[in-house]
Amino acid sequence: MAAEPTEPNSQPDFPPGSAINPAIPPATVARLILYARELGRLRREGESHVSSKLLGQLLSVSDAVVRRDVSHLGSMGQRGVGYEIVPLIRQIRQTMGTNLSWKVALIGAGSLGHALLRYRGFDEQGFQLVAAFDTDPAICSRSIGGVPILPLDQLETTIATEGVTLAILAVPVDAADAVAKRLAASGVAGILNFAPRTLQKFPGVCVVNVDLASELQQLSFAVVSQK
Amino acid sequence: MAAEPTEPNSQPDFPPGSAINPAIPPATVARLILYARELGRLRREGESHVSSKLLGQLLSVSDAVVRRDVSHLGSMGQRGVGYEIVPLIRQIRQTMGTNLSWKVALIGAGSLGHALLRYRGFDEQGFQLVAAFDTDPAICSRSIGGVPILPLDQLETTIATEGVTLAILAVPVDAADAVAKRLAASGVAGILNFAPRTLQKFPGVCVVNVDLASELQQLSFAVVSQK
DNA sequence: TAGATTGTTAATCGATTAACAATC
DNA sequence: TAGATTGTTAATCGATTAACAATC
Repeated sequence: MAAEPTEPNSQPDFPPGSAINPAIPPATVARLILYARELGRLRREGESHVSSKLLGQLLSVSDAVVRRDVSHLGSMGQRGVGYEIVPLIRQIRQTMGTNLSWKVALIGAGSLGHALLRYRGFDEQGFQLVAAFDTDPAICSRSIGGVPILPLDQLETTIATEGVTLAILAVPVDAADAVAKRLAASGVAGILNFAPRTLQKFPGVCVVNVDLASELQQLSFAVVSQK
Repeated sequence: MAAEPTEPNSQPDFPPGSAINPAIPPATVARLILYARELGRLRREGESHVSSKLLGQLLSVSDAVVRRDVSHLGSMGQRGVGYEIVPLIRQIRQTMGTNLSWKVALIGAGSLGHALLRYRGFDEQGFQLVAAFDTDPAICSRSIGGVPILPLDQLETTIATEGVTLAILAVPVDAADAVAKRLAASGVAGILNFAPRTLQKFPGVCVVNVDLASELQQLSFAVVSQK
């Protein structure tokens, strides 16, 4: 089994990942992540407080939705004043688990894998890409974005020794299920799946799917249905 | 204004994009796209029919959800038999607008842009990448995945002459809003936005957002909340 | 006919909206 | 105090589930 993610900035007041309300609705989770993104921008612009009204405008949701969403984190605001940005970001990150430092492996260093290795956005959120894997010997033992590319043979041993807890799956669709099985057996707790296939389910392994072609289809539907 | 997408396989029985039920719920739309993906696989495996039960199992949803979703397309099944795969795929594609041939431009040919230019999944769904744009002269006038990379100056003229209707936005976050504005002014009907920012709204322009860092945060939340 | 499976209804569940008392 | 804004309640809206008559 792989190691637990470590906690760099100690937050003793709440057990990690458990919010006040034990079950946060999925729609709220998705929005909280976006609130944190916008709050980071406001903070960089020098703001210290924000109202539910303004935060809602930034994401095209109502102020009532923002308040309802944030209330899942406890009582974070001050009547008449709004929310203090820094504590709110911290509380969202703690609830999402992004206050932890996650070690991530990428499997499949094709063109999408290359792009993900160079993507700076993961690191900024506490996700540390520690290794990439590929079956093609021609690209192995190189390094991209500071991440070594290793032969797929070394998947299990590297996951164990590095303490990898999350995996990004960017292999061809026909290899996806077999690699997912090996990841599950290696004790990885979550898989971000870019292969356009519903993966087999493994107990204790969370999966989030990103299907680029599906997203473009969502867009074409939005266009044809708006008339 | 850019041209309308053309219709290669004429489907005279329904006006394009308009289903029997005028308003299909967003959750249903997302699933219909995934049904089509799995149906394509079943067809390639030689199947001619599928039941709501089997199709549901392939996507981890109940048979009742499948029937309810599909019923938005009209009466597609046969009691005691199930759904005929080929007509069901065709009807889903028509409803999603993917029976049309969409011309797509990519803006931002960095590492993510490169990967998207090489990605074969768009073409398979009727999305035709006709041009890419970048501000960096070093990579312009090259071609990647058969798609020419042009200087950003030529954005408006190329959209007009090629009849581009959709855009994939893969520029750095600080350039996103300015480029989106130019796309909207050029008559593009939809933007698939990879920049981690909520874009300004433009009338008549649909936006679908894909934020890779957010997806990874969704995953870490799923892991910490499953206990 | 008997078995299978759809299409749809009614009941349940969950999320959003509107409103407002509480309070900074 | 007066104005602003939260946190929460009740009402509305929408989606899912369970069940089953219709029918192939």
